[in-house]
Amino acid sequence: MKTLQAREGVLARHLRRLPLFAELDAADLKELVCCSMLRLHDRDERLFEQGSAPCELLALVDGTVRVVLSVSGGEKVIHLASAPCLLAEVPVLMGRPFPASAVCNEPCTLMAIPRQDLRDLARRDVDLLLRLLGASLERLRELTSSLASHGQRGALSRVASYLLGLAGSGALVELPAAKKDVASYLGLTPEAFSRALAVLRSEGAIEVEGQRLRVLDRSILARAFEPEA
Amino acid sequence: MKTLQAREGVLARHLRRLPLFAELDAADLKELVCCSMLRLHDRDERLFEQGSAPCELLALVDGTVRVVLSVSGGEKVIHLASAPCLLAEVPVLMGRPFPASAVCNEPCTLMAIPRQDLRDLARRDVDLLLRLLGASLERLRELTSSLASHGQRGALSRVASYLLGLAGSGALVELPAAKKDVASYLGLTPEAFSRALAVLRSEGAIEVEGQRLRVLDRSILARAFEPEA
DNA sequence: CGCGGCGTTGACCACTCTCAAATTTGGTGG
DNA sequence: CCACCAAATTTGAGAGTGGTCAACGCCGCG
Repeated sequence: MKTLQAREGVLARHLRRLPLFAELDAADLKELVCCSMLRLHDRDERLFEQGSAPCELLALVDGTVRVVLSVSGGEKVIHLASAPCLLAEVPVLMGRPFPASAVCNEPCTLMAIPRQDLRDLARRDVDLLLRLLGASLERLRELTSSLASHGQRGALSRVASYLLGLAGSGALVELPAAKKDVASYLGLTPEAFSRALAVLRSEGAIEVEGQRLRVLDRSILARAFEPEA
Repeated sequence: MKTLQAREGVLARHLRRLPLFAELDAADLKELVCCSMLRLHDRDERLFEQGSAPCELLALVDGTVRVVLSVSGGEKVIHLASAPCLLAEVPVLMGRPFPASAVCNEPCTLMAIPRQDLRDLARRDVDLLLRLLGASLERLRELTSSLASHGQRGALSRVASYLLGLAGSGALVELPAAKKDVASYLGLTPEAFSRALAVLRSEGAIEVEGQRLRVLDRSILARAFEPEA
């Protein structure tokens, strides 16, 4: 972990890229920025621990982070975060223990905002609180859909649907983490994930090249997603 | 569905039992109450639908409700709510579509509060918003732990841990829904759930009598929960 | 250059799901 | 109050899937 020097303007620009702060008063923004720090974290460095109390809000400026839950005999990935985004906004604001831990997937640039400053601002700005509730709702939606897909269907189906989601309208997909972590996120063992990719590859649906893949035939993916008819 | 007549005092008392409204100003409370209605819903009646827009906040005054997600080929239970509690507070306040549907497990008494009134109140009362964020955080915590347990371990383990959680310090447990719905909540088929209970019964860990059960030996449940050593 | 972790593949197996049928429960209508 | 029907629950048997264990190649890092 290394602390960087950065001008206020740079920090402010980073915050502006986040929906939560995009429409903030210039004065309020400046206040947030003036006490914040920019840091560089190494791969596999842990940003916060499940159960510990938050003391600052972390904004992921560059890099990707995995959010994991400690379970008997290992860790389960419940979220893969890519910059730019905030980490654990709600627990930090409420001062409640982190429900999960966060680990860098690669060298990451983070901005740390003292909890007190965020709290003061939130007490003043109802719209900010409402946006926070919105963000919380998004997270809830994400988790429920994740929960729904876990119980359901085979590994192939989950992998296919995940790839379709990642691809969006394009054809090139970059996995947001190592395969073993994506596997965990999907509720699979690395072996099962690898096998699922192998099947899709053998059917001509995708090409795989390390963490990058290309969607060759959406219809095959869609069919794997809905093996019922 | 039948609308009931009720005095303001009765309605106010119902709201006071909810953490969200427990410390509300008497004046604000009265305002909420005056436009609200008390209703009786039948078993299997649907309170709201996944994807539709909320128009009122529902407070479950009596009975139990299951919150389900529509998935290909059926429904998955993601939450079992028992009175007294609120349903979908955050989506209602934000005016966003419901992320899931709600169905009565039995005849239920509900109180319906117009969305506009809640919204007006929330804009005025920062503490109410903060309590809402807290509630949202609780829900998040619940979903994540649910998610973590789903991928993990065998059916026995999940059932045992669920029963221990329900039992708390006591020995008598009442399932908050029909077994098939509890099974779905735990990510199991009804058959698998039934078998798990049968095993625990044959080991002398529990007694089963319809929806009521008694914990005879916590240590056996705890051992089933952690088959590793 | 060598070590260690990741990714892949194969073999095996425990587990849960599926399908089917018997039994019980609960509710309805006569 | 009783008979009946539908749904829930239980039990059984079997098939399929993903987990586990093990071995191997590869890449990145020290």
